[in-house]
Amino acid sequence: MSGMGRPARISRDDVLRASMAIADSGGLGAVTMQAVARRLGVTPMALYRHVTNKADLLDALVEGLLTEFPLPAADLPWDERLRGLGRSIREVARRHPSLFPLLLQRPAATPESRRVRDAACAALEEAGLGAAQARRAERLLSTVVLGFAVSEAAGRFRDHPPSVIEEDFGCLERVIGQVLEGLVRPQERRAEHW
Amino acid sequence: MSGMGRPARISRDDVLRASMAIADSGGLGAVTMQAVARRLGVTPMALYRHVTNKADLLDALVEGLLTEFPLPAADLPWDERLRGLGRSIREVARRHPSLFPLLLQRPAATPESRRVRDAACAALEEAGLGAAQARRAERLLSTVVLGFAVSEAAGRFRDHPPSVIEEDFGCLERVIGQVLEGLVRPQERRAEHW
DNA sequence: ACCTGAACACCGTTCAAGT
DNA sequence: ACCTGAACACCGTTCAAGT
Repeated sequence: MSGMGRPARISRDDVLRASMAIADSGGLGAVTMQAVARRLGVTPMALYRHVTNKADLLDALVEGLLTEFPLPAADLPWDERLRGLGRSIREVARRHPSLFPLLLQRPAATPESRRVRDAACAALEEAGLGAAQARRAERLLSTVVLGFAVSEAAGRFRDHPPSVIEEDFGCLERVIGQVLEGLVRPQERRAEHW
Repeated sequence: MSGMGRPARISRDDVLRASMAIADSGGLGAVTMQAVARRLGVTPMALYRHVTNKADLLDALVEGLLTEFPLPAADLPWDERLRGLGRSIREVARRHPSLFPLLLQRPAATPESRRVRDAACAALEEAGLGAAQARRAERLLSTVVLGFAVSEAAGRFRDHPPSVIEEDFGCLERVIGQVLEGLVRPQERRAEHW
């Protein structure tokens, strides 16, 4: 397809992996074109062949967070699938605490985020919600889970022992479970408000 | 108290106000020591007399967000006070969309954040929760409200018309109201899980 | 096609000097 | 006490040049 020229010494994937490692160990501020280049043994200008600029680099990094975990097995009951999704996302936040907060500041309409969103919507529809109801529930649910994971990863709860925060999350899971149950069972009068 | 020397041309408050205006109109990236100085008609080095460095400047700015709204009147019923708090915070997010996301990434233990937190805890205790229960409920509630406000301010919902997002928030308010009601009324069996 | 060298406009921050 | 000028080490990014 393409005339070959000189063989590439680094790939776009190398650039992304090096940037991710720097972000994880040194924080977002340490992700610098020069730092990434140094780690790859190359000059900063070489990066621009594989990445259009720094904003593009960060975009790719943040999007990649959403492909780091597998979607829950489709044969699990819907409530377990939702729980699994929430826990996976929380683990990603712990693994990449400096990048993760950016996830809450991006449009929820990229291909990668759609993949996760559709999995959640499918589970919610299987629970008995209509399509529009499911999409609304997914927006609120993802906001809650991302908000908690960002808070935790960024250290907003740093004054509390981990066991307390763990129990906070358990609490959140139970409350969400109850709310969804109430939505699904028709005999509960509250469902009509949605 | 202090030997007077030369009269000051700018104050710390001038620096903060100028920085806030720049952040609101040009985004976080536009907040630069040189940009702030230019707006004040002074050289960048003059700022360091009133602010220890740029991190300190941003800290002060973010903390200031929490003093921009009045706490709800103490004679209102507890549920209206919580609702008022949530709406005030959401308005702050709209006013300062580029600074607001930083709020979710900071320890919730500064004097300014304590002021808001204590108001929420007081309302929750008045609702009938014990002290520890109230603090946990406040952590979760603030996470949910901040998460929603950040999402909104940062444009995560930009693909949906404002009316849909408005109804999302109304939905959130109702669900929270129902959960708190369930917690408070002893005859509901769910309360024991908390 | 891929990488480098040199260059540019910008950062934050310091230090000694002026008033 | 407050501000400035000059300076330093660092940014992101471009462009022409090498292989």
